Amino acid sequence: MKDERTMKLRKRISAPRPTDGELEILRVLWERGASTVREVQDVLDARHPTGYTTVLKLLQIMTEKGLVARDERLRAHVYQARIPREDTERQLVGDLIERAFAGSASSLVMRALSSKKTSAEDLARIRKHLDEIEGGRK
Amino acid sequence: MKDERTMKLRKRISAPRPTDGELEILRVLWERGASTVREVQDVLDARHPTGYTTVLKLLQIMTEKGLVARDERLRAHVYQARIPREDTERQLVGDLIERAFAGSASSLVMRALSSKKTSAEDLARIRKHLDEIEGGRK
DNA sequence: CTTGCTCTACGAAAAACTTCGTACTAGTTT
DNA sequence: AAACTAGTACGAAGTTTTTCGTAGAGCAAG
Repeated sequence: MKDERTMKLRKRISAPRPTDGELEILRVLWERGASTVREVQDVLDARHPTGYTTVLKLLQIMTEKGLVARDERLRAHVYQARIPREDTERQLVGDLIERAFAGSASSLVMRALSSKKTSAEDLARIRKHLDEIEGGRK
Repeated sequence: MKDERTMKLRKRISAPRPTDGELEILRVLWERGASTVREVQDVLDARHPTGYTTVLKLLQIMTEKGLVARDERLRAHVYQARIPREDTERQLVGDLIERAFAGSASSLVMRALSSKKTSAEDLARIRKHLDEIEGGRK
């Protein structure tokens, strides 16, 4: 019974998390930088069979949603992520913290550390990060 | 063009992550313990309007999927999560690490810490956790 | 016994995602 | 120019997820 305009607006304000397919494409764009459909498809297809028009369609939808920008000057349009990788990562992590960890970032962190064995270097890196956070706090 | 049996099997082997709706229900069951549809619905409805049959249907589907166990001895069936909270948390975090952080748990951890301001106590708790991990490693 | 309350079962609609086929366009090659 | 190649656009089908309406069963008063 909700006003349609309200819904669309809400979606634009707080972007819904990207879908699995969208995220896969975003990752390629973040790594490669601006790319054509063909280039994205090559990468994706190597990981698991993915048709050309499938990637094209998804990129078209993502353009509508504002997830990517399209440069149409060349015959083969060039796509580019419009949202920085860091922002999306924060969004996804924050979303999971809310949905599964009742808002507790530290719970998620501890679970993450117990879910994968982390190298000594990575642990050290995390410690350093903790120092920086606490340092800036005091 | 994939074999249907193969697909269903794959799904049963490596459980797909619970959907948003399923996770909401699981959280109630983890908190409250075994509950009736009505009890779950009361909790969910308080958070955001949720119809009774909506919850019922979801619980029925979750029973089929093996996410919950149903005790039919009483007239109002009693549902119970079949998967420990920790396992699901690990699954969700692990999945996100793969999908968004290219398998790097430490990347996710750092992003989590930068996405929400974490209290000093929580930071200390994380440090302690790191000590334990490294302690057990050496 | 009939009315009313609280359940379960089930179908089905609506939305979101994913995938693909077909049609069309514009250069390139022969 | 005709055939070939490599694109885009778009519709549509299949799947999954969410939501809800309706029917019917069991039981407890009145």
